[in-house]
Order: sequence, then structure tokens, then C-alpha cells
Amino acid sequence: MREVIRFAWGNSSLGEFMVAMSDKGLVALELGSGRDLVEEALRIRFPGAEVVSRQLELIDILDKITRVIEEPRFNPELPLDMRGTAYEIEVWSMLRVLPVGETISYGAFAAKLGTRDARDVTKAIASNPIAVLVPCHRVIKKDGSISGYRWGVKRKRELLAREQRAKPLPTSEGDG
DNA sequence: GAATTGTCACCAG
DNA sequence: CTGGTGACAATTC
Repeated sequence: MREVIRFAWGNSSLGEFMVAMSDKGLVALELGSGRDLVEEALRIRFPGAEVVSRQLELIDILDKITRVIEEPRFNPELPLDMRGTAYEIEVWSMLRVLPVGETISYGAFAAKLGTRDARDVTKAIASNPIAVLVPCHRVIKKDGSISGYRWGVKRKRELLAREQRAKPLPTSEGDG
């Protein structure tokens, strides 16, 4: 029996986004870069699967995702159906334990995983199909600057800015 | 900020 | 194993 991938589009302050689900859970969360392109990419990613639009069925999911984007500390508790190599899944799992508002360098993150190279971690992170819920945006360069993001550097900066605002630290920031 | 170089584990064949 | 590849890191201008 053919696998069915359901998807739907939502809107947030970061722009449009698309969620896609298999029977097991979330398989993709894409931040708007053209509906046709994203939907096409979905079919390429799941050859042989039936990719169908289910806007109304996923309305609850869309609502949760929207809230996560607006409020980084909100936990949607959605099941993730992560597909990739064993190494990629390990990296994505590690990403999800990073605390809100924290950032880590690729090198430091690599060290947490083992003795692997920073360059290697980037490949796995860059292959992450699930934006925001797998907080790949919390990994930045050692320099502190942001060099790349699959869904646009501007969105990455925006997400980080929100998380830092949402950070529970009592410190009063003097930045302006 | 943009360009350059060193480096190495992973992935595909 | 061989070959190709990077959302790096550190340096330079």
C-alpha cells in the first residue's frame, strides 16, 4: 500500500510555512519559498508516496506550529518522523535538547556528539527537513555570526532574536 | 563583509 | 577504497 503524505500551508509572522505528515508524524516543516517548489520537493523526497493536500485535517497542527514560531518556549509535542541516515538522526535528536535562547557553535556541538568535525555536523544539520521544531537555528559559528540557514539567514536571525527575548533569565538587558 | 586556505568525517559508487 | 563535498574556523584586507 502506498504511503500517504499529507501537507498543509499556514501563515506566521515569518511568512508562509508548510507542514507535511506521514502516518508516524511530522516529516517536513518548510518555511515558505514558493508553494509549487516546496510541494514539488516533497514529492521528490518521497517518491512512490501519495502526496496530498489536507488543509482542514491539519488545521490543529498548523495552529501549534504557528504558536511555536511566535512563542519559542511553547512545546507542541508533535511526533516527528525523522528520516535520514543514522548519523543525521543522532544530530537532530541532539539539537532538540538545546535549551531555548542558547546558541552553540558548530564545533562545540560536534564535540558533544563525539570527536567529529564541525564541518561534518553542518551537513547533517543542513539536511534537517523539519524547521524550528528541530532547532538547527541555535547552532551558529564560533565567531557568533550567522553564516547560513536552509530557510534564509534572515529567518534564522529572527528566530534567535525571539528566543533570546523569550529567555527566562532575569537579567535586564541594556541593549537598544 | 568577502575571499582564501586548511582539514576531515560522511556519503555514494 | 576513491572521489566529492561542505550552514566550519581562523586569517587577511
